[in-house]
Amino acid sequence: MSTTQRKARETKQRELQILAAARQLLLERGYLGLTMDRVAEKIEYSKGTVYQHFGSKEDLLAALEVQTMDERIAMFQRAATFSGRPRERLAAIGIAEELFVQLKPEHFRCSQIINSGAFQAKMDEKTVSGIRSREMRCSETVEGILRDAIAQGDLKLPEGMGPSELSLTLWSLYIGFFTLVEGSIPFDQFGVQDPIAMLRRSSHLLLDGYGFQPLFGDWDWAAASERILSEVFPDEHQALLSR
Amino acid sequence: MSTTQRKARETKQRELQILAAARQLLLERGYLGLTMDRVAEKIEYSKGTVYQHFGSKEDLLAALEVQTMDERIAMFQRAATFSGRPRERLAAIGIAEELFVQLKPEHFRCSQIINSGAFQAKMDEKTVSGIRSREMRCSETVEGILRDAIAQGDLKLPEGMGPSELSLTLWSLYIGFFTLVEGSIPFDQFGVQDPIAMLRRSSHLLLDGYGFQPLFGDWDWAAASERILSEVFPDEHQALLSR
Amino acid sequence: MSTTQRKARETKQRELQILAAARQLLLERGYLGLTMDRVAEKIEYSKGTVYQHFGSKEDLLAALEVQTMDERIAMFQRAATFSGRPRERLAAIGIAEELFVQLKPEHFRCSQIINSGAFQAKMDEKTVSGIRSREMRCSETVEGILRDAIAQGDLKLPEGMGPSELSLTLWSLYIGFFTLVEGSIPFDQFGVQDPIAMLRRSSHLLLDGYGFQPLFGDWDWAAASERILSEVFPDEHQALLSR
Amino acid sequence: MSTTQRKARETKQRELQILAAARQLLLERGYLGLTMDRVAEKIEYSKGTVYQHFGSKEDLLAALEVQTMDERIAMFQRAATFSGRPRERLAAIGIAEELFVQLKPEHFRCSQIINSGAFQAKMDEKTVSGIRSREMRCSETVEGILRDAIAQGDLKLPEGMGPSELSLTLWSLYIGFFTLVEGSIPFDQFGVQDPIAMLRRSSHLLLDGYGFQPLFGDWDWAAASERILSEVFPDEHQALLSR
DNA sequence: CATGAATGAGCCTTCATTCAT
DNA sequence: TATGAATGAAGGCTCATTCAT
Repeated sequence: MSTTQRKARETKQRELQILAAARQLLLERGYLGLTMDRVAEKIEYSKGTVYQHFGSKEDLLAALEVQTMDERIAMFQRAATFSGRPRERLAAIGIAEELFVQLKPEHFRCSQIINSGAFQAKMDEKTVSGIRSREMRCSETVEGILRDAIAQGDLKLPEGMGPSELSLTLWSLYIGFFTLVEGSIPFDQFGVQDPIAMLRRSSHLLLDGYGFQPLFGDWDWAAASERILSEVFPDEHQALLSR
Repeated sequence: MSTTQRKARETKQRELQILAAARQLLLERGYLGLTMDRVAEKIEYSKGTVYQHFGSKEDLLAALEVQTMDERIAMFQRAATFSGRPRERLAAIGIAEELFVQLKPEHFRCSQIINSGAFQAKMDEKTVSGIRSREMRCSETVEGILRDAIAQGDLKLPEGMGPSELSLTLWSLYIGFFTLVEGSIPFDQFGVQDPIAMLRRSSHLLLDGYGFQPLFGDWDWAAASERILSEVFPDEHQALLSR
Repeated sequence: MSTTQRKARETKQRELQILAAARQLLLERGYLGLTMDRVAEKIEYSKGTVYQHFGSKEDLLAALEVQTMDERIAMFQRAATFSGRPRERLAAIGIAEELFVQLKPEHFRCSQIINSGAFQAKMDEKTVSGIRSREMRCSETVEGILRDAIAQGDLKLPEGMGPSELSLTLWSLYIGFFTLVEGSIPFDQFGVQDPIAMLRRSSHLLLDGYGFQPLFGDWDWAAASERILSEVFPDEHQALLSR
Repeated sequence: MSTTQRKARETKQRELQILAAARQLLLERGYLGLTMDRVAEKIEYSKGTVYQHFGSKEDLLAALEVQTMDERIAMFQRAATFSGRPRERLAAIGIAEELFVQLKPEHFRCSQIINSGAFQAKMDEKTVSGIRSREMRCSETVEGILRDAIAQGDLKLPEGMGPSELSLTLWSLYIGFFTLVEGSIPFDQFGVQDPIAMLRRSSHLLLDGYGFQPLFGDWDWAAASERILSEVFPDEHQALLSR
């Protein structure tokens, strides 16, 4: 019945509202500043209503993280479809993450807070594993590309080193980088005008270190990036430019 | 007067006790589990006494971070004294950080919690700048080495890129790496048996990417590491081995 | 009209369902565990529907008590019809109460909770008097028997003492007894294997104390009890045996 | 030190205040009307202070029950010291309970609420066993007297019946009686002007039924009661008269 | 009639901070 | 200087009840 459908839509809508309000509060006022009362106030509904959607503050936080991971996964999967040499597809993933963090810094920041372990977050096992499995899907997307690269002879990993290791290394670099960027580190005072360019160069040089073909100097990476942006993330690119 | 001295010593001693108790609580029970009552109970003094040393919970947290940075600075400065080629001295810094995080994981973890921005930590400006300046000293130690490398011709940075950028890149990699390690990421399930070895290789390959001499393949880095450990961090090395 | 009748029947049916659900919740989870949400969930109807039958939680509790009293009254009235000497008919009432509490312990327990005064139950006057009048009918049934006994010369009460007093005394004994039994008192640890036998003996000896004829030792009370069970409560007896 | 002593005294004093306030609220407004806020308001201290004495609402309720049982035990033990024949000492226990309930009806009522099982009271095991053991001490006091009676030949219980059974029977009668009295049963409307006299007569006739010597008719029980009141409970008796 | 989303008062509990002793 | 009782604001959460659909 259409009534039922409309109700379901409204419910979903309300949930999104709540998540948005919670995310903003988490961002602006921290974990302690995110209270159920304030969420209710922000969405202009009562506290009881919030609790009808999320049974506890923990639930709400977990839902926030799930939402973030789902958006990231969507970006990664689109990136992986880029048609080009594996290292280009990997670059596309990097660009996906760049865009994600730049367009939705709230997601990255909230994620960090939630994962900071600062509150002994007692999410139930099921919720945690839901999040873990999403993280896995991200890793696997990267590893799939690395395996393609190895299969095609573009990448030859050192003895005893698997694709996961390179994936984790890149993950480390990106996480660390955005932690600093979104933290209070004043990159410009360090003489870095364009942090994203720095990140791209760093990861390229790192991949060069691993001998991942084609090397940074052997390819027109500027053109590749342009293609990735225009072919895979046209809207996101646009959104970023028009800010 | 000797009485005065003794008092000062006792005061210092008490403060260290408080910091240790707070750090343990922060680590084991999270930000919310760190309460002034529990700190007082742990040190077997009253809450009032705690407040005589740290005027607020924020003060206490800030002091924790300052302590961490001071210990890191000490490690870094010792590392920088290593006599060898610049890239070796840089490797020494890397080893310093490894040792620091491995021997005192509490420091790293607490630091992350405090910096997670989860609590809109309202430290006063003075405290914040004290912490910032300590971070600067760490960066500067690294940058000094990089400048030496450039001066000696071991490193030639790309056009328009300063030493800070490489420093920040390395910092990103290390932060990201330890965030994952100290987080719940199961490295072994990713096929990585020795995460520290992975970190060393990654940073070496990154430096190779920048053409920092001597390259990873051109030098006996295993021997260099051994020398660093035995000459600069004999005690820490010993402590690590005997665990 | 038959439609009207069916509707009335359905309404009655629904009400019984609600009462049963409420009783179970009250029993298993206490007053605080009895919530309108849970009742609705249990009967698989919505909360609104529950409210259509019982205007408030108080109403529901009152209805529970009324139901209990009505069932007790029915049992008592059947007991009173037993043909025999007054003391036998009184014994029949005792047996009625035994059966009632044993077969429907929920009723007794819920009744106790409702009457415990634990919630300042603000039932309206009308409801309360409805319950009071039902209690009266129980007393009167007993008193009627006592008056018969006096009239027939089987009982001679002390100067200044009316039948009500003996009725209240018996009531006290039974209530107290079942309160202990249904409470956590471990009768077996007190060396009492068959509490019901203890209750029967106690009340008989009490009646003996009042000189109520025929005395405990002068009559075959075992046989009398058998007759009562088989003539007045054959079904209940059967139900009890087959457990 | 005297300071320490004074503090301890004040603490004790505060606890008694809290218990008194809680008891009054429980009595006047029921379980749901007893809130930590109201307790705090009543004693004119803050809620935090209440929590410094009783860690939870459950704790507070448990303490209330312990207090009640301790007062009852004290009364029972004094009663048991009465020098006279066992049945007189048993009568003294009965009088102790009468006085207790009459002088401190709050205790009886609160006890009933707490024990009503209306709230799935989740007291921890230790607390519960503390209360259980206190109940035991009351029973044992009665059973001791019964054993003395048997030893002296004043009481001869039927085959297979132990003193506990008689003790439980009396306990039932008293509990049931006071439940009715303290409930809303209008004894006067039942023609009972002096309920306590009714209780005494009932228990005497019950004991007569058991053949407990000296029988109700063979002894000057009015005089015995007088002696008990004046010798064992002079103050309580006085207090009762002057109301 | 049935539904169930929305409400919001109110409860229990925690904890940083103060201050009289 | 040490103590710890007292404070009270604030937070997470529940639930009886209402009412638009």
